Amino acid sequence: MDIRERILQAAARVYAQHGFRGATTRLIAIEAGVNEVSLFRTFGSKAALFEAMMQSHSASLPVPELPERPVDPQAELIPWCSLLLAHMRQWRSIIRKSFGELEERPEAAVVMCEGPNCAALALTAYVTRLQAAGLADETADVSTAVSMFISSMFGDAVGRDVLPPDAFPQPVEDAPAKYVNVFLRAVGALGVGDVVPLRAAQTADDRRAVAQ
Amino acid sequence: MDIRERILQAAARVYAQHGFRGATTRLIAIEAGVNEVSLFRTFGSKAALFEAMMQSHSASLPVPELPERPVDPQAELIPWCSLLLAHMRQWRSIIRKSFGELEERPEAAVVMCEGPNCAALALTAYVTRLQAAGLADETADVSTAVSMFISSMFGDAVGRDVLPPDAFPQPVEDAPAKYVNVFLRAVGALGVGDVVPLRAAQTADDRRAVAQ
DNA sequence: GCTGAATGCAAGTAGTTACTTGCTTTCAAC
DNA sequence: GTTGAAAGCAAGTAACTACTTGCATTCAGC
Repeated sequence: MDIRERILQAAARVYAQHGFRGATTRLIAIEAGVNEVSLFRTFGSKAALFEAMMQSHSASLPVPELPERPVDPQAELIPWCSLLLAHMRQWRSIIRKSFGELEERPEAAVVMCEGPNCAALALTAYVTRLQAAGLADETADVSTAVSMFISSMFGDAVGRDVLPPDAFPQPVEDAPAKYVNVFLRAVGALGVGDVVPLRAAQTADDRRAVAQ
Repeated sequence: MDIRERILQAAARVYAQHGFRGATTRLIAIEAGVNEVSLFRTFGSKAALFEAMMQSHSASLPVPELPERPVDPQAELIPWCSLLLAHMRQWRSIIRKSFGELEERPEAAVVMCEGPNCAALALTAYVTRLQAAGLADETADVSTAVSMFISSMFGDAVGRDVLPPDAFPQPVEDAPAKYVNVFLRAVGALGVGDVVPLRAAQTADDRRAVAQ
């Protein structure tokens, strides 16, 4: 790995831990295992380094896909939700810092929104397909329900490891299933009185993300 | 207002704008209109000042109340939701900063959670009363629905002014009604196919909070 | 009018920060 | 073996940080 990439990755790690002001060029250089001077020779300034870091990280957004022809909403959404949560949890530290510094460095907003926004579009389209197939209520406020669902995923991913446990009554492993079930009820895709089995869909990624 | 209170309020304003590291004692002193030395004479150190600030702000949590005997869930929840949003928006800047710095200064977590946690308890109890009165589905996952609702309020209050507008498809004035309606559907308090009129409940506080 | 506590002011300390300069080392390409 | 670009290293700069010291000013209570 070349020096530029090493510095970029080190910067991301240090930034996630300390934020912009706390991520000193000295710390980043040590973390990257390079000389501090090399950092300035490569990027010119700390601000330029962070701009490059944000751009390089916006490339990676592998949001999971939802089936074109929905059959079993629960079975299809729960794993999707698990993956989404795991994906968001990967970036939770960076997201928290960037969010707090959005007023000073607004360029982080686009990077931060890409993932959730993408997920929201996919989910909205999916529910529209559910409606077309007669599997969801046509009168439901899909846009609002999706927005609330994404907010909840965001909140869980970003808050669970730093907030007191009573802020998230659902245990991690049950959370995706519970979130999905509530969402499906909200869009009328789960009849009132339906048996709502708890399908825990915890992936290996999930466990790893939580454990770290 | 005595000097102690003036410094505390100035510290809160500067902290909301710049975060802990960015809130220099010099800036706080200027904002408070006092000498920097007086700051150290009053609080001893910057850390002690911020501890005092957090404690003094935890006192103010006037979460609105919900009726003991529910009659019209929509009519009762929408204004409650408006107030909750307005209350959270008041602290959005401070919340954003504290959230990003939770790993370094976890004592902010309790202060930050008190409001939402309190609201969650009130809402849960209210829905339980709805269920008892036959106004909500007994099989609904109330705890998860409430948790998702509070997350959504949190996300709206803290994100709307710094995220791109497409992150929040509902205009501010319609948001409380839409959120409440989706929530009520999720707990089976709004029959499928019910006419769901949009009751905008924008208070004066609300408008002021958004405008600022 | 005097005292004493609260506050302001000017100056200074020691540490940290981003960033620079000048020089040496490494090492692959020719 | 020589060259040249990339990297390391030691040292330094100027600005800023939290925090201190010593002294002058204000002003309410006696």
